[in-house]
Amino acid sequence: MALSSVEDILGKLNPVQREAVEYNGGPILILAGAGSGKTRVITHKIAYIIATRQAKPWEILALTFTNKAAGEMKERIRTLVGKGADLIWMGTFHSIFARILRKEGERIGLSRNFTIYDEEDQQGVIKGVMKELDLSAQELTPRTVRSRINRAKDALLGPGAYAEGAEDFIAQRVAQIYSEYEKRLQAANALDFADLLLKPVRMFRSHPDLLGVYQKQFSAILVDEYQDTNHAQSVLTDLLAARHRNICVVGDDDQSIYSWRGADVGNILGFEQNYPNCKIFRLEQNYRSTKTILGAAGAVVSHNRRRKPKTLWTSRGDGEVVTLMKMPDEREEVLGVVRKIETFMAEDKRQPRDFAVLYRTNAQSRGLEEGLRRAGIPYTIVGGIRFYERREIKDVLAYLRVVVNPQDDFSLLRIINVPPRGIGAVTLSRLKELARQQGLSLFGALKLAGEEVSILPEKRKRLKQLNSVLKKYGSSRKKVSPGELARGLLDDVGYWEYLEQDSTPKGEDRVENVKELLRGMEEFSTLHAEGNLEAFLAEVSLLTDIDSWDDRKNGVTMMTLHAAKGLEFPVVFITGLEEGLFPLASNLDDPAQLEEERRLFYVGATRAEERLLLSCAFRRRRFGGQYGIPSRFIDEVPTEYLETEGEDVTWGAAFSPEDITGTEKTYQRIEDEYSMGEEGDFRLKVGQTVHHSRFGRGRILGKSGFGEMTRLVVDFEKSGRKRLLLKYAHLQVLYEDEDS
DNA sequence: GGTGTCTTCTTTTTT
DNA sequence: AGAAGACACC
Repeated sequence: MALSSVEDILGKLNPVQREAVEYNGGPILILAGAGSGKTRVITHKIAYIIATRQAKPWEILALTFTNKAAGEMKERIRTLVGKGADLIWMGTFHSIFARILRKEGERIGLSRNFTIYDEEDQQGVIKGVMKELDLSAQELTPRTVRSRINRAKDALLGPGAYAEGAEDFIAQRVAQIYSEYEKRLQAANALDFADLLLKPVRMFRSHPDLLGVYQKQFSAILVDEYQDTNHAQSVLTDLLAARHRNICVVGDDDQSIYSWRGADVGNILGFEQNYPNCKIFRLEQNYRSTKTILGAAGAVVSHNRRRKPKTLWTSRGDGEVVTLMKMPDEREEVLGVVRKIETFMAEDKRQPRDFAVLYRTNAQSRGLEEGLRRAGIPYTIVGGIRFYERREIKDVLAYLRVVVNPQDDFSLLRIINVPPRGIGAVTLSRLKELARQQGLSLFGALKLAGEEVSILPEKRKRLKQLNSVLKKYGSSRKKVSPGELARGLLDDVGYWEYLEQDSTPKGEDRVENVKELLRGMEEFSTLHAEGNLEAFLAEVSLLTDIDSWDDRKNGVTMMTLHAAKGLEFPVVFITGLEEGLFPLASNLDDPAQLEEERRLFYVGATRAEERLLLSCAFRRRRFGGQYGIPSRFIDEVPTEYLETEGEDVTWGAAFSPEDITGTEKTYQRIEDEYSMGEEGDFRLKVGQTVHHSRFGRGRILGKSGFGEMTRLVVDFEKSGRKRLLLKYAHLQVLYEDEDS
């Protein structure tokens, strides 16, 4: 391959892009609007740095948010500078710092074979802690605890610091759980995602000599999607850049959509203050979309108050208007999308791969999937239930984790009775007790279980068997390939027979999935010569669904708006544009969150190159049936860009009496359900007759709380008294129909 | 200790 | 609507 000259590298850039690539005078902030050639600038900048010998490839640190983005960038750099590209430190924040931790973590008491817990594992540990500490999960779910802990970690707060700032009761409890959670992770030699960032910060701060080594090495640091960095990430890059001060961050505050995960737009907005001598480049020419699409997207996002004003422009033509499809219900919405796809394929010679159908929540993919399948249009779904999150896959991975890291109690717990070997709660508690007494991990206790008198002889035998299998593979793991090892292990424990017991399609899927996993492991070994089991597990736990999305496959792509960031398609549908769904109900009250929803719309709309279609349904079945009001974002699209198909539908007092089950008297449903919010509350007075989809008709006896947390006591005619949370009850107010 | 049924709870987005 | 947990029965 002929390598590019410096002029080749610069030649394909517009003046601003070129300036940004050539600039070599310290910190750089590149504000890159959607479709402005951001990736091109980063890749060309890196190529330029290498070609002009500002730095060696291995002195460059380039951080992204998905493996896919990193892989694609590496590929593009390779075409510019050749194989040197492979030596660049390029990857996601999490994978790069996991790698550094594996190498250096012993300094902070971390052994190389640590396990990475995903959020499900994390939540499992938290659940266990909460059970043991007997902190009721009523107003404090493991889920909220998890997110609080993660948020704390993202902000670099350990359990101690968090406890100090814990003012209210809930936070104090979280602090307690957090502290115990940390102990367990440490004992299990495990790290969660947030630890992969927090631990390196700690390590670098406590070992300046080590920090010095990396500071010296990374003479050029580049960060993609800087608007999505959290505090820990910005601290990390600041630490590493402190010596050379050669840091280049790229991002777009309008595309900040991960604040719920701890991302802080303040990082990009405050970069100038943080690096006062920084040079700012603005990429405002969009190469992707038509004027219409850009105008529509820009008009919507301009409703946000907290943003840097900017004007994206394009030399492209107006193109087609944005189409809005107003549909009576979600079924019709799906049919509408399908019909459009068929029309465009027939008339405009579009391929299935030209289309993306975007939605706010994964749950919406079901209906769409069904519609496309019926129409015989090939498709791929990105996201949803991810491969590595399937139960059977996690089971197998748990076995492998224990083999690699015997201290991993949580994983051992997962598989100790899978397949069933007669180990129930009693035996388990004896085993745990044994571990506690001896100060051992669960695996340590398992070794002794064969001689433990408090455990039933029969169980002892089974535990002994399990122990010997795990031991066998633990000692052979360095000699055989990951795939081979897994195959043997699964044979030995009888996992296949266990899966095959279930002969339903679902069970067959499971077998297929595990086979697929084994294939993946074998492929991994051929790809990475040094690919041992540790490496495989490490990689697998940091994989996301978008990473495995194959854009060469010719199918319609379905995914959430979040997953679509960074991608582009000729035709884009944004579906489910209804108040409460997009923007999502829980983000409706908080202006900051609402602005984030709006940015999400902006991100979705700017994925489109030629055509953008919006759709909303006036009735959407979100269990029980809720009615849709078109999203405010639709109103924010200037009418000159918009062409509407379909009509407004008012569902209301149009239900026939038969719709209400088991009532001998005729009642009429009123326009809406009073599932949440204040507006409906006034009708929900004590004494009011209401209808519940399951319990039928009843009378309100009592009411407490307010807003979403309103609790009701209802006396149902058929099923008696029930306590209900208004938020979930979906009650309908019944009025006596005078005419009957 | 396993299995089946009933009840309760959950619905955001994901490295 | 569907999953996970609780509970009861085997």
